[in-house]
Amino acid sequence: MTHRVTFHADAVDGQARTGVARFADGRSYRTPCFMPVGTRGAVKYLSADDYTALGARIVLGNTYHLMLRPGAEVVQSLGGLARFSGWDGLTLTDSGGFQVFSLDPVVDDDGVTFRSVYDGSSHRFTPEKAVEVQEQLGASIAMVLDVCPPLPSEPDVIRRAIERTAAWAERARAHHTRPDQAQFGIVQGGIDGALRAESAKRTVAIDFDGYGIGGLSVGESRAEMLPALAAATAELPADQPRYLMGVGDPARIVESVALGVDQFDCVMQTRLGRHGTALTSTGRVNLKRAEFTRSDAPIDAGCSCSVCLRHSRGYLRHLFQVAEPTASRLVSIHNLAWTFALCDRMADAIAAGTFGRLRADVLDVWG
RNA sequence: GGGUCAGUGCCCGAGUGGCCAAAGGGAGCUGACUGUAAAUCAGCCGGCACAGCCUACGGAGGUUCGAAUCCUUCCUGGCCCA
Repeated sequence: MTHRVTFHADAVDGQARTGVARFADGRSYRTPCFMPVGTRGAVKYLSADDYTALGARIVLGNTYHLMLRPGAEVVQSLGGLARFSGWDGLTLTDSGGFQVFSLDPVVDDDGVTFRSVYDGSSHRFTPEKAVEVQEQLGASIAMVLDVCPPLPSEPDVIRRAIERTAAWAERARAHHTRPDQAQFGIVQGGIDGALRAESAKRTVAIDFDGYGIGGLSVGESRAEMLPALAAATAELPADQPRYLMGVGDPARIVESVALGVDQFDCVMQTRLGRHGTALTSTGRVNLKRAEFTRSDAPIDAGCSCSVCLRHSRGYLRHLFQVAEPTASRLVSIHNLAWTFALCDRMADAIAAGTFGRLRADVLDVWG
């Protein structure tokens, strides 16, 4: 079957790879790729101009949130998610599977029943409905509806999650019709390598355009996560993108790229930034700390983002002190820029065959 | 000048004889945040030689076993009457 996205590696270093994922229409994104999260049609505190200036290639949206507000038909009638949000780049919609984890809805074999976080109303969601809503939203990549259990969970819970996720994946694949939209399956399986491998094989057998690896960074340690991730990536086809869902701390990103992951999304960059914590070459820095009151230094001396070129820690600390929204905005921008730069450094290192050293350097600070 | 109400920790403010270092906010300090129910959440927040002691509820004095709470007086502010 012809895939709507194909991945071509330009360079490989161990299992780490850098390359291009290309859509049928010619649009593409380089990997490793970090995708900012714009749950409700906007990355919090930012606008499409900002993502463009930052060099983002793909921005996420969330099916559950957008179907409730403003409604998928509204987004569709306003041109689809990208046009609706004024964004010229690629988009990806998460299915609502993560909300199965975070909102604790009633789950049965056929689907899930959610309560709206906006007005409390009840909504029935099935794998087919998730496909239909996402076709209306019109993102470049649609994710299947999956079951994302928290960790730790009992083995039977994980087992049931991969069974349902697999069954739902088949239904979702069969229901998908939009030719200009890629569809990714999702691997589950907790931290059990065998279950991960099984889930990956079954998902690959359905033949998606790309593969998400979900249900990680939901409570387990990095040491528990990585073997499970390795078991999954080992089963995924080399010529299709691999997306580790929801993971964004530098240590896990680098370790995951080392295991062959191509792309990530995470709210951490923007949430931390919004709350005053910056990602830097020396680790996390809480800019609200009193010690920065008179600091003329930028967030990160080694960073060339627009915020670091212009603003001091002292200024940012002040903006947080007086609750100016610009504080949240600026540090969100920096954290995204910093993460994009990390992706560039990884790509360069893989191309140069020095990924191992970069990985060690990152783990030195973030491990 | 007379009357009346008020003065509480950095700020606002509750408390009106013991369970009061004193509710609750705010500010301040620190931490958390990983497919966003998150401009959110948690802890600390008089001092010290810290199971105790010291200082503290406008000042001073008094009543009482015991006072932020009662009495006297002074200071300061609001309002009312001259």
